[in-house]
Amino acid sequence: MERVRTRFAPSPTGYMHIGNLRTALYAYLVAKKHNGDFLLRIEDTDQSRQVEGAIDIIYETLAACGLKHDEGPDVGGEYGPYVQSERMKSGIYKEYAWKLVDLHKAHVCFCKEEDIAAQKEVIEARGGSFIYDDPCKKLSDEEVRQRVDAGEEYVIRQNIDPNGKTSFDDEVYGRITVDNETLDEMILLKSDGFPTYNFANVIDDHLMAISDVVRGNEYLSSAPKYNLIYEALGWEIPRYIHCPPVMKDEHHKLSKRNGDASFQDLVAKGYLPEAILNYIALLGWSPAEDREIYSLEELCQAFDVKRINTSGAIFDIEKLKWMNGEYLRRMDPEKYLELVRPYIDQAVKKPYDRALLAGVLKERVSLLNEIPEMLDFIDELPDYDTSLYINKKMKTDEAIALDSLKASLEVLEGLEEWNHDAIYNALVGLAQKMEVKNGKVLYPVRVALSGKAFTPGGAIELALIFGKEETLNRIRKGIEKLSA
RNA sequence: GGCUCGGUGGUGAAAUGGUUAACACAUCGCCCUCUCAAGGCGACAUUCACGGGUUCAAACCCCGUCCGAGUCACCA
Repeated sequence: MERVRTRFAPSPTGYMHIGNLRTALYAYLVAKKHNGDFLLRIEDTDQSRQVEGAIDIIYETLAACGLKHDEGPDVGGEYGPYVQSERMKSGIYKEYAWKLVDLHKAHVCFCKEEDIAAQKEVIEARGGSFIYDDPCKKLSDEEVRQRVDAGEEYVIRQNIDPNGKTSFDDEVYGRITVDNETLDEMILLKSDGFPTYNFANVIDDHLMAISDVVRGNEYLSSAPKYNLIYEALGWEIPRYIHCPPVMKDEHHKLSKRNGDASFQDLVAKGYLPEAILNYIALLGWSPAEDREIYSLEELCQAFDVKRINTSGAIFDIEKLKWMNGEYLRRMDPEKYLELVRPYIDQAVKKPYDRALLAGVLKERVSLLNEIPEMLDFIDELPDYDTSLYINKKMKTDEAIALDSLKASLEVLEGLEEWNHDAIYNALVGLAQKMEVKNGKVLYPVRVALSGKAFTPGGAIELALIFGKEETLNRIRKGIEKLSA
């Protein structure tokens, strides 16, 4: 079997959206599964759509995801250049387009764009389907040569014999067959000399020895037209892997245009690149085994083109959030601390122990962005209502809480050592002595320490973080409030 | 409108002729618990868009219908 080579070929027109990233992932997985090459090619043949900085976003996204490309504009390779506008300088597209003209598989066309559009409008208004029958096809070689030499603007358009059918096998959709008469003759070379996507794609995929073309299924219906070019040039047709769309909802694809979340938006919200990648791998593909958490490396092993789905998958942010939480919970403590430190620092300015704070956060955070709000009571005790002390399940009310707080204060004040065990023994011991459930003592203390109904960490963890002085202060404050 | 592709629970999906249609997210209960989470347990599709047919047997095969998406650019 020949070497497996896949490519990710984005246009630098803005942010990287999730559907695009998933296509890149699948292309990467197909290559790596077979120890092949994954390359990056920039398709910038539409000069009017270039967006400043878009290429950097592509590099950054691939790097953040660990989708390392073996060849590309920034890393080089034997099949360069890897940017189509640069490839054009050597004249390859024009050369092949003219070669097709010589082979009578394409022709030169001088028609005005507006004229064709007008014709199309008329026919479609009547409800007919429009296939442009180009009068330029009948032009003699001499006339063509003359007009071209005279500097007249032209375009090179594919010739398609309307008789017969064209079919091909897609790895995920199976055999696709279309009647040639429904195929319109697409433009290969634009009047500005740039190739169209349709043409450049075929030329470059062949020249770069791409074995497997991985792309969205919006190309499924034009694939036969591409195949006609491969055949005309006597080139081998690559394997096709068309992927189903990633949807925003039942009716709409996910798109940057609609302001849907891009990869960088998700990262900014506190999602981990590994979790995002893992999640999108599962949109449109399912592993053979009953498992969902996969590292990129594991995905390379488990991935199988045959298990790619044919129908669109709706992007469910809730499930991504769950998965993100899974990644966070499974992370080793040191790594977690490192990751979470900036978020803690954002909310906590006082020098409380970051490792303790991180410890209390772990198991509770599913989105990094939630951290600052979870910690908003650490630096300053918020003003709170004493009704917080009322909790039916804990069997506490303001009066009980007051007693608990007073007793807790006393026992805590007498503590020589301030560590987890000491605090635990003091408070739980108190509950035992009073012959009540732990919650009756601990719940009020937690409220006094935080001023909040819900907190990461319990009373003991919080007391440990605050240290003796602040803990006692906050309990006194609670007693004061309850006594008022 | 033509062509191409698709249609299993709210979501991702498994199961491609054979017991009660996996699993996961979400939701709802219960348990655990100093809160919230996390964790544990359980509930949740009499049914696989619909209608026919083939078969002893169909979510899986065939036909038709409906619905949806893609495409029909000098955009990719």
